[in-house]
Amino acid sequence: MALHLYDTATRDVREFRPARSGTASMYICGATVQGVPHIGHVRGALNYDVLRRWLVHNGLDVLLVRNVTDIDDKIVTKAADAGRPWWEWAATHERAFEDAFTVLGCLPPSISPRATGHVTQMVELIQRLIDRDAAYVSGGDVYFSVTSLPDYGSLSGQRPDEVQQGETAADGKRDPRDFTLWKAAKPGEPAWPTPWGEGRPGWHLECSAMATTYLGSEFDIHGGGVDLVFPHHENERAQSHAAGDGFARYWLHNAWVTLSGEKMSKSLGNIVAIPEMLRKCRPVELRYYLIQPHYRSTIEYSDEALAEAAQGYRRVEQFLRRAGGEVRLGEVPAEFAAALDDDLGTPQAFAVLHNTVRDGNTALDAGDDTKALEFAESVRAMVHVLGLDPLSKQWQDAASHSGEARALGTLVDALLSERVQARADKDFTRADAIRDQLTAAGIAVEDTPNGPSWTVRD
RNA sequence: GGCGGCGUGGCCGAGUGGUUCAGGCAAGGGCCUGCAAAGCCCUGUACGCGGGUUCGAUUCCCGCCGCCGCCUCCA
Repeated sequence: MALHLYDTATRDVREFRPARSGTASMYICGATVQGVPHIGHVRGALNYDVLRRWLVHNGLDVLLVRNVTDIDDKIVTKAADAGRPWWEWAATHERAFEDAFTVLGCLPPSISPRATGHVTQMVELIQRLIDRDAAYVSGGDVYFSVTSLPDYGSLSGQRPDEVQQGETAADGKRDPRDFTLWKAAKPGEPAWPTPWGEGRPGWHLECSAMATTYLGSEFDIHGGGVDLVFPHHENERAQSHAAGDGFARYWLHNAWVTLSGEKMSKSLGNIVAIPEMLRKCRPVELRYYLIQPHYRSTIEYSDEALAEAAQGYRRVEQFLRRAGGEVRLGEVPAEFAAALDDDLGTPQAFAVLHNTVRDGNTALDAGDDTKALEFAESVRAMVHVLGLDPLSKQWQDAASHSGEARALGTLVDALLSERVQARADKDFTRADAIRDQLTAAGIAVEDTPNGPSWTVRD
């Protein structure tokens, strides 16, 4: 079965056929860098990272654009409140987002274009819209005329007559539903020169301009959170279609991470920021937690569920450790591929992963190392696609190569040697004392047929 | 008011018109172990409520209840 994806625009699961064979182009709405990232922000990025990895696994050359919206009302307002330059405020939070994406194992995008760097392209797009009578100048503002596009509202399922743009109904609008492409500058605000005067971009314009700049007038996948369906993506689509661009061919939207049943948002004060999360678990465990549920299902965050996920990941990790160090990347099972092909069915994919882990453990228990290795290679192929490969460079414990780690290893090994001797001598009191001592130090000891094994526990 | 989503066993979380319907975590029993740990095996008999369609519905239809989201910045 070929990859199928749920397309918001058509409201059904469609076979994914890239516009250009052998390639896939993705535009992901990244952050408006007005604050610190929380796990909801990161969830979306993770979902699209898995999709991207799956496309790559299937031999496609993927171009991934993840934008940074570094100019908008909130950035200007918040920076002013903090008494900092708007551009410093934006840059600071852009870095926080980048760090969060990186620490959770998102592959870097092909490019992370910033809105402020693409004013030229925005001006050009506005001009095309004006030329086609889809936009008009009013004072120093430029508005998009919603009535110029007959199927306006079709992406989000809104009826045009019911639609309201959140923006204040400015005086210059011909129709209250029209939205702003370009805002005239107010004194003291950041501004760029245009044929219509000094100003700054409206919210939706930058994505249309940047997507088509890098991916062409038509590209394959446009992704973002469900809240972006309307008005952001509806308006992006409108302005690009009105300009004559084919624009996105598949619209994907990921669901929320909620807290106590409510959407995480700064205004509710219920965000779980990334640095805070990483005190509770390892980054790879957070990644596991966030990508296991289906991307279109809401995740109701809880510490307990996160801990369960971490436990589940450790099971996989433990199996690969048991199977030995020389586990190559094998092939993913057909059921795993079928699961991901079915609208990125990660829950089913994880089920296949765990079934394979069990089969592998069973083989190990039976002493069939050859078979176990085959399962391990298959497991590794799956976790590789999911970005969860414990043997990958990303997740190799960085500290394991440090001087401290070597010193620790030497000491633990010495104690374990002593314990092996004690056990051989049937001095179990001594053997257990050593184990207790290590346990108290946060080191878990396991006896295996090949001798003792130890890991540092949280 | 317009549009949309959700309610599954102790918990998380899939899924399907029908004897055996994921997977994980936790729990109990067993195997293994000097004892553990890890691993493996077994056990739980669930689908918000009320109708309807059907030989049969958790799965389809209708109504209801509850929760949530978008329509205002938002991943």
